[in-house]
Amino acid sequence: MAQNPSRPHGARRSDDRASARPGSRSPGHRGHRPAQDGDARPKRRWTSDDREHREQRSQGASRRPNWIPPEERKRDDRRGPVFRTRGGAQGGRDHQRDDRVHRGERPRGFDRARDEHQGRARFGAERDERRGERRFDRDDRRFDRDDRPQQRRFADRGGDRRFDRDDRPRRSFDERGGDRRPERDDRPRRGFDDRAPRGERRFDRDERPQRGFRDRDERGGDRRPEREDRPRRGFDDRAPRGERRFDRDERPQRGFRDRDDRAGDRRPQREERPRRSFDDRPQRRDSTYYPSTDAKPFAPKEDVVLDRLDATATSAADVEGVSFADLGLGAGIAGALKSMGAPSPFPIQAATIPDVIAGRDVLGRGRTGSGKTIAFGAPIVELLLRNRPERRELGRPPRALILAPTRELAQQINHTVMGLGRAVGIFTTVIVGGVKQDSQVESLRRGVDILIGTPGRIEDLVEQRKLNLGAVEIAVVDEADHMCELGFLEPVQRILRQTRPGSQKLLFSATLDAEVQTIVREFLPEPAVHEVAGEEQSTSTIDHQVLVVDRYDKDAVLEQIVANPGRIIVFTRTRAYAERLAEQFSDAGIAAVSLHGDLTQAKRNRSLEKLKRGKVDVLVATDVAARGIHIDDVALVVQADPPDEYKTYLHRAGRTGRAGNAGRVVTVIAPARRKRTQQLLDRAEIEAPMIPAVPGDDLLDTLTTAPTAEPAAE
DNA sequence: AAAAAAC
Repeated sequence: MAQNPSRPHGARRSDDRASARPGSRSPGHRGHRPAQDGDARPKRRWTSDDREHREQRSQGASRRPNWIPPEERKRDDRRGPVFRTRGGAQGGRDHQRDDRVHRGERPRGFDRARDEHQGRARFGAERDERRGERRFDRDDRRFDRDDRPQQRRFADRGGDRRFDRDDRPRRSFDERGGDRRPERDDRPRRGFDDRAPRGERRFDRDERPQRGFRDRDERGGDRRPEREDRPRRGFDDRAPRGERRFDRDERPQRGFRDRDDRAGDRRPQREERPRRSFDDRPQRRDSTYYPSTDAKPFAPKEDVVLDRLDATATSAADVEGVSFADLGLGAGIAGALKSMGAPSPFPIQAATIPDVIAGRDVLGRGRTGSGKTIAFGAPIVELLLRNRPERRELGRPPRALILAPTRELAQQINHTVMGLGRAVGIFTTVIVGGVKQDSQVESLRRGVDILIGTPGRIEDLVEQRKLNLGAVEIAVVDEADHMCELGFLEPVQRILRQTRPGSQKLLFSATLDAEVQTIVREFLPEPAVHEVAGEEQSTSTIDHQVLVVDRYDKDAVLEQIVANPGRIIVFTRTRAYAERLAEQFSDAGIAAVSLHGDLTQAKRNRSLEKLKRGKVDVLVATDVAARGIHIDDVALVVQADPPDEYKTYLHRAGRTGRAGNAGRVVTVIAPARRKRTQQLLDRAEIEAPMIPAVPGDDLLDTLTTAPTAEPAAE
């Protein structure tokens, strides 16, 4: 989901750039480097020397995964020597110490390179130079690495790369603002009458044996609908789903779910709820068709697009001329928003803010990059402000809580909300794992108004009685559908149960679907449901392609892809592969870092920071970075492994093309995967050509350069 | 089967 529409950062960044100086500004800082223009050089890629150090550094730290997917095993063998070297007798602490030393001695010119890179030079002529350098590196390394065939091929190809990046003007901030409104009011809005009465779906949850989460643990099992021996799925659950299949085509665009049977497993709906239906598909009506016996034919092996939530749609037109003040936000907050680069509300914000301020429970769905963080962050600050106690007491318990699925996302949300709160004297803090508790406990002790964090550490502190959630009046679950998946659901429930009884709850996600119903049922008695009109994929500013690549060519193709200019995020299915790819790219002279759960939090932060600051252009990540993380100007998202479910596709893809900017997504698949991928795309309602590719294809060199067509609606 | 989330 999209926290910060890129404007806040974008706006500021260009200013910073103008005065950008290498290193720290304060002479006392250890990173201080006086500005001297003598050594100005374009951004450089890692030299073989840097790489060597890097390799050494990683030796001690890198953990050999105990499980490697079959398709990767082969590769590992091929790279045997590399792994052996690392895993060998010299791995270990020595190298970790080494690590620290080398880290201090960042390659000279690195910072400068970054600054230039971030500055106007980013898409400028220096690129060519940088390219040259990169190629050079590559050639360079050929000597010591001729054991890697694909590299050779690649190096030879360097010459014909194009550098037409320059003609793509960097978007100015204001342009972006304009861009931002992807909305089209001409889109047939969903009529209320379309909605099948909820009453039809009678699922009596209660008689359903409580599903063991253990089962779910082997997700594999669960996901494999083909098992018809599953006793636990209620037929009733399945029926609608099966039915849905027939109408898939005419289904209005966004499906929310592809989590195959997960859906079914998740307790669907209780009809006793007067609440609005979760489904608005007209076909639903016929749901008298309850093929209670035909579990098998449906074998929802593909996705079950979970019921859509029945929502009130807000379009850009509805928001025209509306200001944050109109929505009920005070001048202080509106001012803060403005200074953060959000002068006027986005549709999702306009839709949810009034309801949140009115104290209602809210379900909000807005596509990636549409500004959801502010949609809940701003009204929360407003509410707390309105009922502010006479004085801020030391150690006052938090009155608002925001839950996020990853630490990075929690940090990011905090960044935004803190910006809003600070303007009016509302304090926030982040409570996440992976770092010491001390400072967190300390800020709690001082007293905080809004708590933002991940479930684990929050529960931890609660158990230690260092955190009391009893005063929480508003709780938000960001990426709510994800937070309702196995492993997250229960902690989230436990946490929400500790909030003040009757406290207000908000659920947000770009792919909000009925997966959240368990939470909704328990915590949101009568929620307002909001979404934004005109968000079907066809209006997206993201261009999608699928590259069909032979397994043996995959790494070479990926390497060629990431050699493109511009910021690139590569997603992998496993941590090990993320690590390996990042290394491969680095070895090839393309500065890349990894981001996944096997890294220490410090490294995770560092990796993300490096990408944000332009120290590297390539981030290889697992799905830890799939949701919510905002990075400016990601030119390309590469899916080195196709996602399992369409929601994951949408979230990964959403790292680019934020706030109406153009973006591109390239998914690399094996030939055998075509059919499955097509199904997934269909579910996501994304149209993407399937293009066979082999290393060396020109196509692979222009993935970030060929401008993406903007949809007419923009 | 993977990934994320506490120590």
